[in-house]
Amino acid sequence: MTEESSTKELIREAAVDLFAAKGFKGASVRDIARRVGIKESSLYNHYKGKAAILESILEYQLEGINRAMLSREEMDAFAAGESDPVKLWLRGVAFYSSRLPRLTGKINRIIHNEMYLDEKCRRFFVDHILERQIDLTVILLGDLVDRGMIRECPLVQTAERYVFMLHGLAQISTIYEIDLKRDGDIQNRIVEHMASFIEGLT
Amino acid sequence: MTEESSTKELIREAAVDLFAAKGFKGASVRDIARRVGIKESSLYNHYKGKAAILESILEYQLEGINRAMLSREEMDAFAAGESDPVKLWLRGVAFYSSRLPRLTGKINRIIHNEMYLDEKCRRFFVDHILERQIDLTVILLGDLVDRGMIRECPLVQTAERYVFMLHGLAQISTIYEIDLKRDGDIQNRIVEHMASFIEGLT
DNA sequence: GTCTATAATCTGATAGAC
DNA sequence: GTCTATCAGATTATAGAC
Repeated sequence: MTEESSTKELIREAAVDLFAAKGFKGASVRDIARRVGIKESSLYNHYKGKAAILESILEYQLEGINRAMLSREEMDAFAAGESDPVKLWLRGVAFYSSRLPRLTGKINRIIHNEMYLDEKCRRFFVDHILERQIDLTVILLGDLVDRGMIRECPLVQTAERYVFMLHGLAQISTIYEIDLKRDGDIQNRIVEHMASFIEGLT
Repeated sequence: MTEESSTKELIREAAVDLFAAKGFKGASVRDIARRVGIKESSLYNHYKGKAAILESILEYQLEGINRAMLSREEMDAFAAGESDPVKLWLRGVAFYSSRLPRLTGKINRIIHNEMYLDEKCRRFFVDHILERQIDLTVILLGDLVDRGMIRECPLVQTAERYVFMLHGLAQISTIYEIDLKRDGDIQNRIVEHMASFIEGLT
């Protein structure tokens, strides 16, 4: 249940690496098979074709996100002992992030990469990343308002602005990850941006 | 000077369309040549290869951005007759946008698309889009503060948040452009977000 | 500057033996 | 489920006639 490590699993993992690094078009079935240590023809015993591997990756990602999602009870329990909205927010984000599978970041990069070219990736991005994050943020901000921890504000617009900000930060984070240079303290900057965003709502 | 329409120009224009629609890898030299109405081999009389076409597109984009840029004098003249920071901001954005070449949006999409795969596109995005927009926004916000039109705030952090927000909005704008469905009033939403962002700084 | 012809390579995918 | 062998087509790019 934790980590199968079957050939099918290994293929998917290799494909995640290669799709993220070279793009869906740029990574060939040969590349993927070579990395797994099998021949191309063997790969077709596990997946119908190249497109099917990408679909499998998307399904895997959806499961991972769904499993990491905090339940209503968990969220309430989380909020119980904390009176500082900024600390509460940051702790919540850190906890959620820690529950995401290892490959989540790389797969998000693939989705982001193919979003404009592949309809399934585009759908996934809109439905399971963008809108879901906005919906969740609306709920969380609403809770903070109800608890009197931040002032009233237009929830949807504020949530959109927050999610877009995070999205931009994630993007440059990925870019600095690729080039390594001038990475500086990008992770700290993300946290600072999140903190000052919530701070600005108090 | 205005629009050459030479074969070289036509090739670049066709390439912009195809790279934006199918990606750099997905659009073949054959595709580009066919759209122009010449044979592939003829294309190599104008560009050294496929990569050279993309480079030419980036150079074209850089020129367009540089030409559209408002000078210090233009910015001051713009600010002279307006006392409402929101109106001033929106008018400035609209004016700058109106000076951008026709292909700018499509080329930005290409850059965004290849950003993670191609180093030149990644460099262009960081240097000429992201950092430039942030630098400009810092200046503009600083001006507004100096004029007493908005309150003091951490300029860089605020500018980053603004640029990232716009970036996210541009992204979903592109997505809705592709799928057409549920486009709604995305352009209005962008303007609303810009307005409420500046409004929140007063 | 355009064309025809062609090279050399890579692509995703299949057939069939073991 | 793995392998060898192979296919049919697309890819970028070049050579050389006009």
